[in-house]
Amino acid sequence: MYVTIPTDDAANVPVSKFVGTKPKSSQAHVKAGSYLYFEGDEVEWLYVVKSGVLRLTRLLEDGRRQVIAFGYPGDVVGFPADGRHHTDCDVLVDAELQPYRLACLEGTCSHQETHRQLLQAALREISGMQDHFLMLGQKSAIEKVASFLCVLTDRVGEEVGNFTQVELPMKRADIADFLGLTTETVCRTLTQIRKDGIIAIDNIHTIIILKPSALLDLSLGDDD
Amino acid sequence: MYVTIPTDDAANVPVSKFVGTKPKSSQAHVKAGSYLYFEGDEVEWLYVVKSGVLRLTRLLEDGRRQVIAFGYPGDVVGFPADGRHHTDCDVLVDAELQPYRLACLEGTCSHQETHRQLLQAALREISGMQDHFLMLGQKSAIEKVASFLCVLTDRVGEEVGNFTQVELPMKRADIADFLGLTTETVCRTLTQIRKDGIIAIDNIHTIIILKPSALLDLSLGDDD
DNA sequence: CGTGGTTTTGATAATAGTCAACACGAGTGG
DNA sequence: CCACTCGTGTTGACTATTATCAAAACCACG
Repeated sequence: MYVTIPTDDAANVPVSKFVGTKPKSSQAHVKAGSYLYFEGDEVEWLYVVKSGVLRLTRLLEDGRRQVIAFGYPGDVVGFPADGRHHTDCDVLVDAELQPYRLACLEGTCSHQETHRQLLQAALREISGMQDHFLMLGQKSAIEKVASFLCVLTDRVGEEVGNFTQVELPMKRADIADFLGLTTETVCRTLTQIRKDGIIAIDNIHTIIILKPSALLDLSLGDDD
Repeated sequence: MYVTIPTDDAANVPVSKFVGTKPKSSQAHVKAGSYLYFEGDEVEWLYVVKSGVLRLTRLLEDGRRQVIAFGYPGDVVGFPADGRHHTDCDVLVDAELQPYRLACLEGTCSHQETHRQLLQAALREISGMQDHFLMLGQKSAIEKVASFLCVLTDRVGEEVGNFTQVELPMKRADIADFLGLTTETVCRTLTQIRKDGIIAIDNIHTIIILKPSALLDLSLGDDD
């Protein structure tokens, strides 16, 4: 999952064609805390996330870390370059994965429709990353955090009473490294949005969206 | 072109397989200032850059702009998502392009080897963008500018006397919007690196790398 | 009920942005 | 050939945002 341009209209977010396309058989269950692969590993499989949440990270020698993406249901992870993984990938929330052989992406396996879908997923990945560039390069802290909440709300928000609720299974530090901020800034920004009455923080990992349109405005840099 | 992790060893940068693979026929010449496509256009062609420089940009409603990438020889531009372009693309330096039908990427054209190469280019694109995330999210202004110069030096540096020289055909504002900085910060940072004796600015668009290893150190956040 | 990791808040500092002035250079027309 | 102008680049002064460092609060877990 990347932070794309948030939208008011949850209906127009095209859920990946991969959601619910395959039978239960041959799915992999992975536990929170386990790693799927490391940077430099040879790529044998791509994974379509069916449930759970993954985390893709990349490290700099001096310890700085970028969270490249979170893998939510419908996302595909594991795209290789020159046959190797270029991120680490671990599991934040117990997940079910649908593995596909690398050959399926490359078109040298039997199932042509799978090849087509994996290719389309790769192209969507490029587009999503381009949107995320805009966010990393141009947006302020509050716009980043608001955008992040908007996108998560669209993707995995649950209706609870009159409001939409979002789980944040990752640590604040993960959000920070995803958005190019520090944990402290993420905290302060969440606090600010809470004090403005736009969200409520039910517990550390559960956010309730009180004013969706105000949050959207924040994410776009309107308001001020 | 994205800003990947710079490296001392220019030899290990894999030049795209596309450099020099096709006959002169069917190449397109495009003039500086012209546009190849706009965001939202339906995708018919992908282009392999043979010579010249392209610029891919994405706009926010309020006018903020992200330069997504510069298209240098060996790069492939025009990857679609849902059949449409998600950036604008214009020409900075007169360019020769090798167009390929979208069908070639999708594998529904005759030439299987072309399909394979375009797919590999898309996968390298994803990997390069991941590296660029690290840069946008984690690096300081001086690290960004130094990284940018390092990567350009590796890609298109020319030996002149004892030194390597790099052309910067784009405006300072383009560099700024590519790195997530302001023009002023790009200027000041270049000035600082120049005053440190690491580069010389021959003219606005021509940089001479006086101390490549010092520049590399800067780009990695060593030094300090 | 401690303990360790995480989150939050506060005080302060540093980095990068903003706004404004000036410099430079290419192209134009007197 | 020399002002003049316009777009771009550079520098300076100041401000704002975000990072850093430190302390306290919170929570999960043994």
